[in-house]
Amino acid sequence: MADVRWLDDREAQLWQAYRDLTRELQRAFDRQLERDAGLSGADYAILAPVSEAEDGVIRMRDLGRQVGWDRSRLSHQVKRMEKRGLVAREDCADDARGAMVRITPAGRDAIEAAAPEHVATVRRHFFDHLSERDQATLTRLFERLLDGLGHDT
Amino acid sequence: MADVRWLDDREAQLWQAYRDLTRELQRAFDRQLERDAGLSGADYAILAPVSEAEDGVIRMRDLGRQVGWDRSRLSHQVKRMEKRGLVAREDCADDARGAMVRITPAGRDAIEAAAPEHVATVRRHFFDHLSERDQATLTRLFERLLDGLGHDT
DNA sequence: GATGCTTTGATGATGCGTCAACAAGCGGTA
DNA sequence: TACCGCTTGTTGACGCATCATCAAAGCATC
Repeated sequence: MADVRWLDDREAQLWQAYRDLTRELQRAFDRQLERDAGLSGADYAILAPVSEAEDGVIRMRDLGRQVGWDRSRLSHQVKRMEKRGLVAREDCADDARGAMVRITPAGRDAIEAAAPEHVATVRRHFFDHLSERDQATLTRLFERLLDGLGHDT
Repeated sequence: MADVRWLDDREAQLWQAYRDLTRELQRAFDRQLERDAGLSGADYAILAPVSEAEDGVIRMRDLGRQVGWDRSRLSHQVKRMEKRGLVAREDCADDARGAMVRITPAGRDAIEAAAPEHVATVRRHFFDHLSERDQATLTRLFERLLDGLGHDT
């Protein structure tokens, strides 16, 4: 433990930039969604896949896998969204344990109001500053890092 | 609005990788800190700069700027940490509006317990997968994106 | 030194995220 | 059939993050 290899100046600079960037991007997207459609980032993260699912219905389990959330977080979020009328919960025909989430007309209105400006914001803050080559590089590096996170220690 | 330029497949792939990566890295760091020192990511974000400040004391305002948080978030966080004995709040001599945050011995113990394994985790999940050239590229791109976020729209 | 604007910080309300605990149904097997 | 382990989903508690609001002090100008 005494022989810790601390971050040197260049490493610290990258690490700082990474944290600042993720924090500020998150902040920018959350504000935009809230402003343009009264949605939180979490609302959008759920509404997007549900709206694209077959018939606007998807099983909780599959939704959770798609967005990478655990069951608890998803359950809480869907409960809050149901209370606001963005989605409805239904029983699952195939599996009595299951639960389905269906997007409501109000939910569809909300995501359709939010999506164009959201994509525009993603472009303005992210893609517009990156050449095709930059984008390819980032994809390669991000996926390499993600791959490393999988086989954990 | 009808002429939205949606993300194409390659862009969507990068965007997905970015969101997955930030989410999973966050999760990995939070778990490690909690496990090794009973600290949240927010605790660590505050303790690190406070412990490095002159005499282990820093003004709330300056701390807030250093970590990029707003006043409210910082105030709530410091309050919780004070209750747990990690930091102490003191009056500011120069400016009667101000408040100082001082790290306690318990706070110093906690960060010293957490830091080595935290840095090791950052290396294992991030730097170890990136060549010097990769790191330089990421620094350049991240800072370019951050720069774009500054001059906002 | 009174007035008005800005800075600094605290607070309550509300939504988000995680953990531990729980309940109910599935599937395989004795 | 009865049992067992696994999967699926919910809940309550608690800490985190943001917003709106407030109060107090600094500071410039008159």
